[in-house]
Amino acid sequence: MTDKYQARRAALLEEIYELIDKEGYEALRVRYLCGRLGISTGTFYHYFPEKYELHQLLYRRIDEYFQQRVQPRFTDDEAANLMLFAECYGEYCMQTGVAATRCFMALPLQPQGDELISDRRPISRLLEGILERGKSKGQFRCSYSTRDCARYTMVVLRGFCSDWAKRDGGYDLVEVIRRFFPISLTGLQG
Amino acid sequence: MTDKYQARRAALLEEIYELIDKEGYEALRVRYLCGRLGISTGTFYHYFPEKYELHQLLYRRIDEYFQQRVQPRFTDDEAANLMLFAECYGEYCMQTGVAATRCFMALPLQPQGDELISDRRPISRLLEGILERGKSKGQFRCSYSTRDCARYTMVVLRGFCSDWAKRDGGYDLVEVIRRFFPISLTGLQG
Amino acid sequence: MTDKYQARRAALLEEIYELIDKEGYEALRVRYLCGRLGISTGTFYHYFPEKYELHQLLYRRIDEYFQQRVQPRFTDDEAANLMLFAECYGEYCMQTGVAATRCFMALPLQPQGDELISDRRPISRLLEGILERGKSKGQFRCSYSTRDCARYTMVVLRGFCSDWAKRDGGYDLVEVIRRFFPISLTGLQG
Amino acid sequence: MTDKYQARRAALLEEIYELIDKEGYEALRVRYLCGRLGISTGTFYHYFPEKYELHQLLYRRIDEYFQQRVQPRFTDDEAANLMLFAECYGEYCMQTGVAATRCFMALPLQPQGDELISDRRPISRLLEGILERGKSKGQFRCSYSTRDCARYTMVVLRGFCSDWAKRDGGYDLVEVIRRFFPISLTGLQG
DNA sequence: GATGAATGAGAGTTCATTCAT
DNA sequence: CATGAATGAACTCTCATTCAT
Repeated sequence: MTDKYQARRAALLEEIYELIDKEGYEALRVRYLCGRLGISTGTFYHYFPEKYELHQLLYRRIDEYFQQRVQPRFTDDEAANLMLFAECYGEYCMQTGVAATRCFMALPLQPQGDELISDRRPISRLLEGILERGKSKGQFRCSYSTRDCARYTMVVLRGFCSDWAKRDGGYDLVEVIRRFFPISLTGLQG
Repeated sequence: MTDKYQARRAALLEEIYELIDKEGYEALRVRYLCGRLGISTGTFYHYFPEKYELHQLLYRRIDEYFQQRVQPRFTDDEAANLMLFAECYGEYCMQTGVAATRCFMALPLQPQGDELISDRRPISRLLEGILERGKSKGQFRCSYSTRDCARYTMVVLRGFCSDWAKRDGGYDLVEVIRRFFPISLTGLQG
Repeated sequence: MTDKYQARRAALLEEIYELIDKEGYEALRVRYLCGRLGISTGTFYHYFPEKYELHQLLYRRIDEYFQQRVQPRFTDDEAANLMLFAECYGEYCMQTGVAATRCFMALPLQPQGDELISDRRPISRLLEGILERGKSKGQFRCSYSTRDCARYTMVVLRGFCSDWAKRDGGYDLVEVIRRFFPISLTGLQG
Repeated sequence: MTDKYQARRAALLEEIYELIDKEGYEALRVRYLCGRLGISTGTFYHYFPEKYELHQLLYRRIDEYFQQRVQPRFTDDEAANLMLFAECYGEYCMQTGVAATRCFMALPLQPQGDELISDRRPISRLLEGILERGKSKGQFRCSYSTRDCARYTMVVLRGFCSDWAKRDGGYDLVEVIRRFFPISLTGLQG
């Protein structure tokens, strides 16, 4: 049954995320992973035909997180929404763990050049929505286009998260974002 | 003779930097490297006991670059100096190449937990100097401490460079920094 | 019920032959096979306890083909019969496909050393019948025994078919046999 | 030194041929091979970057054998030369062993479609030379072109050798060729 | 100083087969 | 009868590093 398959896959994935968190993606060897999961390599490949699939899923997950958990909390104040967006981005990284953050912040692009980091991903469109509405409400008055502002925001946020991962998660990322992201916010508000 | 040894090592290093630039650190196999260098693996290990040493040297290099090439160009205008700092950081990445940038922006932390990314590295002290003087000259009026401002600046700059590397160097990084860094500069000036 | 079992097995076999034809025996993975057949691996193993069984059946099939399709077309002219035999052998290979031909021409001997390539197989007895009658009718006057002539004929025919398979079926095998087998026929007629 | 490398490679190759003979090419696993050779897998790959190379070499070897050992024994009698050619082909197979013969008679073509079984290989040109001269001397009067005759001859010889390998080398191949090849010779002489 | 042959653990992945449901 | 999740030994090949020459 496909449902059963999907359920088992999802269950394994949860455990796998924890292990990626502890060990990192590249360092996580399939054999070791299977040992920790208590399954055979054959079973692993039954559910994840390629190791790389694990990596891809990290990207999809943040999209889901933002669509399901963050978006509903948006209000009419777009500056506040942007701040929430930033905080949640950090929160997600902290929940995901250092190693996984490192991996999905930093891993070289995949050969196929797929759309994983594309600006067209749901999370990017969410961000553009905030900025768009903010502009029309007069909350953001900087001269850059919505697209440019979104990209700048993502660049800065990824900068924060990378730093946090580089320093092995040795501080409270959300707090740092809450403290320093306003510098960027000021710039965006013009 | 130690001098001869050091000279040879430095000469090899120059060539190695170019290769890391082209191929990236991880993808650069020792055997291939030796082939391109026209030396045997034995000789390579004579000068660089571990491959990882090459990686460490990438960090030291940017310090030298900033001390020797950038600092002399500083003027009395600290905001201009900060802008120059940001542009040169991007310039350095573009010269260093995509793969090497990716590597030294993004690579997982060093096992030994050394001081490579430390805030005490020369490049950080250079940046703090700009901000320190800027504050006393009244050019930067934001409420954050010098250390905090420096760190925020580095976070943003690494964000820019990571993005560039993630997108395979598909645009002019210096131009993008020149265009968007002012958003952050505005925030820092308060 | 055994009859139902046999019927299903035969039906599956027909489809399997086509797939072996397209993909070859070795390259045909059980999982893929099952996918194409629309059955589960469990079901496959219910009907064919070992994959190797498929391979064995390829040999039995040519015997059936010659007994049911070729023999009825024999006439009184044994030289013509021999030519027909040769052409049909090629025709069978072309119908069976390159990969399957390769496989049943060339595959290493079966572990169990069974009688699959034995001179006692029906197809060999058919050939010997032609030569026997041809000798008594004075059509074949060469000095070799019937058994020897039959064996020589099979060697040559397998040579043709192997070559065709080696060249990936890049030419009309029947035409080539029709053109070149007479060289051998001449030798056999003495 | 390249000479040393080539010498070692050749020495290993000799041992490898014996093992291919015993075990066959496909069944000969690299690990097992290394175990028998007393070398590490790394060393194996140092000398033979791909396993497939072993297979390629089997083809080159027969070319060398014919050029160095057989050609010098040719005389003015081209029918005798053709007979010698056939016998030596069998002799080579017997020396090479059953499994290796099976392998190089029968293995499916390599993906790259290289020239291993090409009619342009030295051994083919040798054979064509015999037939060419035989024609001009009036020894071969059949109506087929030289190219066609050569190809027919190879088809027949490969038929003999395949049969021998299929029957696990259970008889004297050279003797069988000596006895039955004349049937084909008759056909070629027209 | 310089060489490069040798190492070997370890990588990701495959696939015929089993068996509880 | 039928399923398909589970198995795990086995596969080819990689590559940083060592060390006798």
